[in-house]
Amino acid sequence: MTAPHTVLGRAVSLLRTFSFEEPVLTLSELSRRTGLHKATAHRLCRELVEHRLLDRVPGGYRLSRGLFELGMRASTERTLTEVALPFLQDLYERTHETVHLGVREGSDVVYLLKIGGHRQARSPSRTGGRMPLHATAIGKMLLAHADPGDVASLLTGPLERVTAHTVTAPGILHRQLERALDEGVAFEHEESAPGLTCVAAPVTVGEDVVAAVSAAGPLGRFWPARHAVVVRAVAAAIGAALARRSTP
Amino acid sequence: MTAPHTVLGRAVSLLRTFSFEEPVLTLSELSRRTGLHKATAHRLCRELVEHRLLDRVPGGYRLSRGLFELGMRASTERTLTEVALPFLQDLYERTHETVHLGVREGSDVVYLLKIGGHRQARSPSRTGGRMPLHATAIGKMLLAHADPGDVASLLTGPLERVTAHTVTAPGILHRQLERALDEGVAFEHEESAPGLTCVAAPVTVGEDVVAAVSAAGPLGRFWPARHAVVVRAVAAAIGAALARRSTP
DNA sequence: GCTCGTGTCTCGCTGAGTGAAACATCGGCC
DNA sequence: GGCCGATGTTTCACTCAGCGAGACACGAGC
Repeated sequence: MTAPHTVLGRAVSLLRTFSFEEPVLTLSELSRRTGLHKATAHRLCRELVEHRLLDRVPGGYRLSRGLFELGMRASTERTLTEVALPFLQDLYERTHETVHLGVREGSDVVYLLKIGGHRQARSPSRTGGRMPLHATAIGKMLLAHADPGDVASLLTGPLERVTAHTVTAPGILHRQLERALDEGVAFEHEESAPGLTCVAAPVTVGEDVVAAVSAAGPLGRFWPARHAVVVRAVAAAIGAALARRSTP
Repeated sequence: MTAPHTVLGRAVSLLRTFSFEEPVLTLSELSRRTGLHKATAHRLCRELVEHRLLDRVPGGYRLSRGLFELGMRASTERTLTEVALPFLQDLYERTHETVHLGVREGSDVVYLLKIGGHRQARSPSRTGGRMPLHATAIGKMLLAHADPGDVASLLTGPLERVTAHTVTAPGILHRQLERALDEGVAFEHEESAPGLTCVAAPVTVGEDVVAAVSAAGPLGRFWPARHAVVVRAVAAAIGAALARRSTP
């Protein structure tokens, strides 16, 4: 990572160095990855701890609960999440599989919500996490409704291969998107995680697709096509509820 | 708010000015509340937008999705949340009422998770939000297991009255805590919100109470005592699952 | 018209913040 | 034991990032 020449930038790049996979990082590690001088990283970390954005723990530093609280105050999609939750609960009760709510951010899905029960399949998605659009059902659904120009420029760039089954051929992907647009649901078969299948439907408010909903489960037990109708209905219901709320 | 004399501190106090109730703030409002000079606030906000911690929106600024993503990476309680979620789903399915998972932070509960369906009661709790310990069922349960010294010092200070029914008399509260310790559940009757009742049980790992679970519903429909057994069982199951995970 | 509140920009001054360097620990390893 | 490389911590003189007074532009509302 290239270190910016402003305090704020440095602090943010420190915070951004942490990830789901590496929640705890040592000072030297932080200094190395951000390119900051050890003394600088030390001073900044100490101050971030003071402000309760970082925690000092035995193995180094980690993002703190204060940051979690701050992040949850981000209103961007909070009304969306709050309106959608009851419907996602319904979806969960009907399927007892993992249920997602996601929005588009550039070439990624950002998951606003992920709920699941005891039998949930191993999947790389997490609330607040990201996945490439083209590798997930939700992503394809969002992409299908995206601006054609955006789609074109995304498909020309190289598409990351997440698993052996990830669709990286622009032609195939393009056909899948058209079909998704047609059917109102998108599918995914082991394209983001081995053994995982998924079906997604769009949440629309007026003309705009603001998010997408999905149900995911393990290959063998879970047959995406069988749940297409439910997922589509739930997504539609969320859209209706949102429209009702925004224009009372 | 008193403005600190460090860039980082100023930035953090800007971010902390936003709340659930006021998700969008104008620049002047921010400058006024933080005590920062308008020019300073402006510069900092611009930079925060650049780093995707703030969004520029028609009415002013608001916390952005980037901050949400960052906050969700905070690992502090993520394993707790992830382990607990399936059990909380069970609890929801059995009660179809609002379900909480909370931890203690000073004299507050911080809600790590709140799930609910269509019929959920109006309640001030939110995922990532706070409530005074003494005004909520979860809070009382956590307080009952807290260090006696902590409890004493909390009870001597003035106890905020959230609703007309909030217990602010140290004597009564103390008796409630003893009873909660005895029964393994704590109750709340319109003490955090009018018309809302709640029952909570502690999540214990070994000797430590790491969190508490609750089910809440509207007065009249929801009888906390009837759900005491379920809530206690769910909380115990979460504790067992956590213990299993931490010592494999 | 005037006025009040808002967001934006410039620019000279200064102290917050930098980073080299030295120091303190802690292991691991022969 | 002594050597080594890694980590975390502190000091200190230099300098540039950041500050804030002030000026400007815009829009809304009597």
